[in-house]
Amino acid sequence: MDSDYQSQARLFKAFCDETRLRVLEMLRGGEKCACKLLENLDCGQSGLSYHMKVLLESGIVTSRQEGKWTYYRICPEGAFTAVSLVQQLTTVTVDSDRCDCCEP
Amino acid sequence: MDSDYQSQARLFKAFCDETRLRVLEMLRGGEKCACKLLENLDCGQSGLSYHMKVLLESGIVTSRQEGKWTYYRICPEGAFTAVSLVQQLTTVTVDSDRCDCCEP
DNA sequence: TTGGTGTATCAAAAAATTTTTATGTGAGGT
DNA sequence: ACCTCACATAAAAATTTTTTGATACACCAA
Repeated sequence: MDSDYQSQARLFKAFCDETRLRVLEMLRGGEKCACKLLENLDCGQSGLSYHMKVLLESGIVTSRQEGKWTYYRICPEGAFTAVSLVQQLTTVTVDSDRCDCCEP
Repeated sequence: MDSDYQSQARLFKAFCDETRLRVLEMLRGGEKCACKLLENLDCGQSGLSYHMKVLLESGIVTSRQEGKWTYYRICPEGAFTAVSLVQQLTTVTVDSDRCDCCEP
């Protein structure tokens, strides 16, 4: 249905990096502020900022500002989109026979 | 449950590249041999070989040899693993309250 | 206003991925 | 055996991603 490979790829980039997987694991335990995430990660402040941007762009995570702090949490809609998309991308639409394109 | 971020990341690399997404789309229509895939892609023979290796390593795709041809198809078990994993990675385990780690 | 804190952004460097080119290998056919 | 075909692998080049360091910006407090 969706033919925009670029944006599909962007979604899954969320899950393709160790730091981001760690962030997601922390967010599963509820909303966290950037400083809290940073405490438990092995990267610099600007590094975290970069990864959070990737996560936001994937739609898996949302953020809110409160004063000078930024809070992040998993976005259920984004998560649902991701699950549906993996499902869609890996569902075979035929009774998967052998390919006979080369054999006579 | 799984704490091996590297291997989780490897799984999702399958979905992070435009060429590989195109391959998956073709495989949804059933098993295909390498030459057939190549026909419909914008990459060289060794390029396809590289991408198929990534897909195989992710567990989403399997292959079989027949004579000098190689056939690829989507692996239902790998697909199921992927869906489950996205689900797991994005499921919040608490009644997602606001984080209060910075506010007094 | 000034200064400090939390985060974002930019640019450069480093690292990883992808593409390209060349070569190697194994299966068939002659 | 030899040759060819389909594909894999290796090395080099090109590109993208990630990290790092510097700076900028917004907010708050004094």
